[in-house]
Amino acid sequence: MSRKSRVSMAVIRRLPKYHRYLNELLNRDIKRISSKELSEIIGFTASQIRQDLNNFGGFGQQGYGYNVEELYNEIGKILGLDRGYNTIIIGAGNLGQALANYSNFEKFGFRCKAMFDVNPKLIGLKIRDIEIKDMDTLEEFLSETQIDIGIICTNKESAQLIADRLTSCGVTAIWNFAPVDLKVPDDVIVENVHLIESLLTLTYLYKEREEEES
Amino acid sequence: MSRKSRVSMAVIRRLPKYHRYLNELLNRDIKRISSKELSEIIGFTASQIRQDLNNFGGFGQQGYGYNVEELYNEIGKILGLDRGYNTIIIGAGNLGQALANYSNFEKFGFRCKAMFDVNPKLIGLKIRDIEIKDMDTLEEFLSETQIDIGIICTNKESAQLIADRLTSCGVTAIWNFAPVDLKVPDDVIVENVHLIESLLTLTYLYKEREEEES
DNA sequence: TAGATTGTTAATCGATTAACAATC
DNA sequence: TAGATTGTTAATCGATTAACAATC
Repeated sequence: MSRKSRVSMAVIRRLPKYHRYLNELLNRDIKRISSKELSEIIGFTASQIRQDLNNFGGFGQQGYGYNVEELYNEIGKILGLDRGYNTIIIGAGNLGQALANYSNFEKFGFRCKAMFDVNPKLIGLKIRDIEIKDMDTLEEFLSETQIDIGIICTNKESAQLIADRLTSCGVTAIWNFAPVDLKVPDDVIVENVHLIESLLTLTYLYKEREEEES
Repeated sequence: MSRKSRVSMAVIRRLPKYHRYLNELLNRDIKRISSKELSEIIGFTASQIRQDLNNFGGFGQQGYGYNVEELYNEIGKILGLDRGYNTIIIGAGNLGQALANYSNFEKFGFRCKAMFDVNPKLIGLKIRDIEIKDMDTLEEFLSETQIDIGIICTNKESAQLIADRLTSCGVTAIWNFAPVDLKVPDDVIVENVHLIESLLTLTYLYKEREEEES
C-alpha cells in the first residue's frame, strides 16, 4: 500500500469485484455483457465501469459490449493471477489454521508451503498437508524456498518482529492480520486485514442508524 | 453500507484507526497530543485529522491539542462502543471457530452467544463456552435471544439464505465473510470482509511493482 | 444501414490539503 | 502576554458522473 500507482487505489480495489462477478457470469454461460448490464448487477455506474476498464485497455467493442470470458481473463492477468504464489503462514493459531484450511485460495494459484509457530504443542502438526514448523527455523526455510507472500497471523506484539525477519530474508509482500501497522522497507508491499476495524465500522453504522430513527 | 451518512465513509473507516492509536498512546501514559504529533505517528495529515474530528465536535483546545484519554473515550462513543453487542456466528468451520476463539473482541463489548452449523459432527461441541447449535434451531434461538449482529462464516452458496433467515428474524446487522454481496432490506447494515479481494489487491500491487522494475 | 455501446473528453462532485483567524 | 494549536473557511486535487463522437 505504500507505493504510488498510476492507477488509483479506488480502481484497484474494485478489480477483484469485477473478477468475481465476471466469473459468476462465466459460470452462468453468459457470453457478452454491456457496461449497463454489468452496472445493474455489480452496483457501479456504467460510466465508472468503462472508466475503470479503460485504465488497462479497450477490452470492449462498440455496439456489442464486452466478451465475458475475455474480460475475465484480462482482469485475472491484471490482478497477477497468470502465475502462482508461494506463501507461508506465520502464527498457527485459529486464524492461521483457518487460512491454511481455506483451500479456495489454491484455485487462484496460492500455494501455502509451510506454517510457523513458537508453540511446541503445534510444531510438527499438519494442517492438510502443510507442516507447522518451529519459528526458529524460519530463516533456514526461507533460504531454501522461494516465498512470495508472508501471511502474518500472530498477535500484535510479535507482528513487527516477524515482518522484520521476513523482509530481511527477501520476502517482499506481506498479508497482515495483526492489528498493527507494520513498518517495512519501501519496496515491500503490505496489505492489511484489520478485522476489528471492519467490525467497528459496523457498530458505527449501527449506532448512526439508531440516531436517525429517533 | 447501503445507508447514506452525513459523515463520509472515508472518515468513518479512519475512526477505528484513531481509536487504536489513541489506545496505544493511553497505554504509553501520554496525556495530550496535537494533530501534528498524531499526524506523524498515524500517517494522516494534521489537517485531515482536525477535519475528521470536527465532523463530531470540537474535542481539542487551541494552543494545547487534544487530551488523549478524552479523545479516546469520545471516539469510542462515536463508534458505538459505549454499549455491548450480542452476536452469533453462522458456520462453525475453521473461520467461524477462529472468530469464536478470538477473545479480543470481548474487550470491545462483543459477546458471542452461540454458533450454528449444519454439520452433525460439530453440533453440540463448544468453542470456549460457546455452543455450536443445529442450524435448524436458528429461528427458535433468535426468538428467545436478542442478537444485534449476525456473523456469516458459511460458504458463498449458503450465505444469502442465511442472511434472509437472519433479517426475517429481526437481525439488522451482518458481518459477512462469505465472498458474495448480500441482498438485504434497506435498513439492514452489512459489512463485508472479502479476504480474497484483499489478497488479489496484494497480487495486483506485486505485479505492478515488478513491471516498474523492468 | 440503423442501433447499440464503447472509449474518451468535459463537467460535476466530493475529499483532501492549505491557510489563517480565533483563542487557549 | 506570546506562542501554540485548534476549528473552520477557502483552494486544490482527485474521483465519479455525464455527454457524445467514434465505430462496430
